[in-house]
Amino acid sequence: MSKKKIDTGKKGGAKSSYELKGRIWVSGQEGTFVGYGRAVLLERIRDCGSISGAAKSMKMSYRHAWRLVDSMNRQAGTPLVETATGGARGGGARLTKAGERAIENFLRLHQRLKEFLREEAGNLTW
Amino acid sequence: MSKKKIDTGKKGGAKSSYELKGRIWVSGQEGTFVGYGRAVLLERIRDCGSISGAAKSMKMSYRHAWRLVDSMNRQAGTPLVETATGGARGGGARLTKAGERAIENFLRLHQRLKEFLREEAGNLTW
DNA sequence: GTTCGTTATTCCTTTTGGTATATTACGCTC
DNA sequence: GAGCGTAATATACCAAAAGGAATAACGAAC
Repeated sequence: MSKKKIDTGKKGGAKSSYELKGRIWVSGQEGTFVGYGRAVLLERIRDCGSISGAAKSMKMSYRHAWRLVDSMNRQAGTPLVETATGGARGGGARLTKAGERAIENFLRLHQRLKEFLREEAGNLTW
Repeated sequence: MSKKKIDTGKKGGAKSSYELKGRIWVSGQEGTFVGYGRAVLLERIRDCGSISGAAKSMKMSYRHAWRLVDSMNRQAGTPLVETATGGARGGGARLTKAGERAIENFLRLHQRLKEFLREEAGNLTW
């Protein structure tokens, strides 16, 4: 065990091969309500106009994307995504006001986390 | 979909059924180096004097605990846990100075994260 | 040299989270 | 009403992570 000597400059305090990582999410009645992946998915839905397009653009299966949307809609008091089936282009999905707000709110939070991690990483003597 | 109306007091800004959660970890060459679970495991090893005792106290399989220790030792420049096989009480494990420091450093970080989450949750209008 | 508790390691099974695929429903356009 | 692209949903499959159990190695105490 521990045969390898890998790292250098561990006590300089400046450079280290370690990295401080983290994630945050808003949890609701059934676990995660909004997290980074879900926020990005909402953005893609807004831009693509459909769940399937959004999923494809993220290399995510439609099934998975649909479940995430369903989970968010069920947990939000008011749906974040409105869908239409059938119709001109087969249907589609678009964000509600609440959906727009969710993106905005979460991404701001996510930004703050990034700042937090950057600051704390700077203090690390590791 | 979204048949249920669950929440009340969503715009009061004070009370909400949502909760802001998060986790952080220090990542190394092979993914996670130290996270909360690993830090607690180190504490238990320090207190129990063995990996098996620590695992049992956390209702974790020995196999899993051993792998975590192995992963930490391999990624740290200097091992965090020293083990002995055979001997008076069958062997055991104890923390190195680096192991003690790892606990201390990470738990301080973890504490800061908790403060961060508390503050940010307070700002949530969600 | 036997006993004992722990480390170290292997094999098998279960769980879990995802993809892939297929089917049905839908509603506008033509 | 036929065709289309999408939503909605079920089933099957796959792979990584974890658990459980079993085994060997070890070394002090007796």
